[in-house]
Amino acid sequence: MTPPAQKVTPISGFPELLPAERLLELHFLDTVREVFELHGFAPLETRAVEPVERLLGKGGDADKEIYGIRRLAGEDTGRESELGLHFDLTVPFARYVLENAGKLSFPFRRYQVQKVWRGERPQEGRFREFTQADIDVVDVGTLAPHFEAEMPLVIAEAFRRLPVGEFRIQVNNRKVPEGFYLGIGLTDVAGTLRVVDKLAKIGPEKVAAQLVEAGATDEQARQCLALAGIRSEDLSFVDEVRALGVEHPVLDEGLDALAAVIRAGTEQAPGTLVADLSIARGLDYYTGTVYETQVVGNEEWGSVCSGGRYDSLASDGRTTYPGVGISIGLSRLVHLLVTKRGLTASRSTPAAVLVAVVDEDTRARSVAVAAALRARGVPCEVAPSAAKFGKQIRYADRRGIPFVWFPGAGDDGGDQVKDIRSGDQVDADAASWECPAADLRPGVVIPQH
RNA sequence: GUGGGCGUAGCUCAGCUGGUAGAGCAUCGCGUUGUGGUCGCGAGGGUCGCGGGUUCAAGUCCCGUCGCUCACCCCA
Repeated sequence: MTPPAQKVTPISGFPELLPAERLLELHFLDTVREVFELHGFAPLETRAVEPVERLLGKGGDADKEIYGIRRLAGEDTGRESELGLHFDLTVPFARYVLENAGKLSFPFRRYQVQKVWRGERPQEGRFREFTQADIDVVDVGTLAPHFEAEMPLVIAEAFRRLPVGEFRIQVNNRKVPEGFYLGIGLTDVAGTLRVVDKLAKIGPEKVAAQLVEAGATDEQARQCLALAGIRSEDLSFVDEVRALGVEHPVLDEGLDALAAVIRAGTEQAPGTLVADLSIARGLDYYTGTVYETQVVGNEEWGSVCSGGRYDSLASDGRTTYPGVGISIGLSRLVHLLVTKRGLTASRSTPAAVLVAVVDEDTRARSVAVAAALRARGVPCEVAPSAAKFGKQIRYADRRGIPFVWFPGAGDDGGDQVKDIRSGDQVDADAASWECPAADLRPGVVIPQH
């Protein structure tokens, strides 16, 4: 019996890709993973769920975005669900470190690529289920500041290998605005940061108005805006902040730390790191350096990679494990590159060769050819039916498979292989044929405009 | 969570003041009895999101509901 027709609809915020898009995403994943491993980050995966209380209070407003889970058939105890899906990879990692501290060697560096879930309202490039690619370093008691410079530089290396175009990693240190605000007499640091953070979106006038509304004086609001307006690719931001004439020990601390990160950037990857004193975002647990990454020319996409330093996320009460990490929003990045820049994979299947079938009686010969090709690392598939060759070629064409193999097509009864893009067809032997390296795996197609 | 927009073929959409549902693209077939892409001809495919109401008659008007989407919030 055919079941009654039922409407299937996508679920908002839970994107699913077509094969070509997924191949593109896998290319990104492979590249990112390779770079992470080149830098010695150990692979790690944590469970999808954490006790809700461990998730709560870690991400500010993220609290209300946590998905709780329970068994549908479980007894209704009337209690709140005890498990929730993680909303990032840092909080679970911190827990993992505590749990396995005795078995890990510090400083411990790991990478982690997993789905995360946030119950926010979906929008272009904002999902409820998405993949993050995260690197972190944690140490016991204290964490050397040079790691704060290393994180964004690893990301920069990964991005340079990917077709993301020009990008900018913006760096700030929360102690800078914190010390600055305290220095001018504003005690609501978090609230002030939140308002100032909207600067790029709502403009200086509205930010000033909201600051005053929140209790700041006109002069304090003006000072906040002056600080937030400072950005530089070199160390000149330090003097610019000093010129504002505000004194506070926390401010000094922040400026020193930020200067160290920017200095490392100018030395190792000129042009990729920018000190931007308006950057304040990140989850609540960040205590110092924070990062955000924008694709140049598409700043409206928001950050595609961010993170920061956290000093007390992992603590068992006696020992704390400070860390610093940064996370690529892979789903957002790939989705935006696909929909806004037309990026795609060169084909919708890994197969580089379609082995034609002359007739069903000789399918075994085609299967043998495929086996020989696979043995030498050439991804291929055998035609599904012994249809007319025109149809078999079209089968390959529709999928972007570049080569069609014709068993027994040669004058001497040997095989031939056809490059269906050029139409060239030549004698070939499955035991020795060399697939052009560029065609072996699906590539990335970047439309020119 | 708050507010706006939109739900018609696989996709993008048209469908006026209510009158028995259309196009392009895609798919499949044939032209082309074993080498694709072009072209020509043809075919299949729709409970008009769902439920209720008004009406002789609803894709069209009204109410509700669900979904998608955009913005706010927040964030990758």
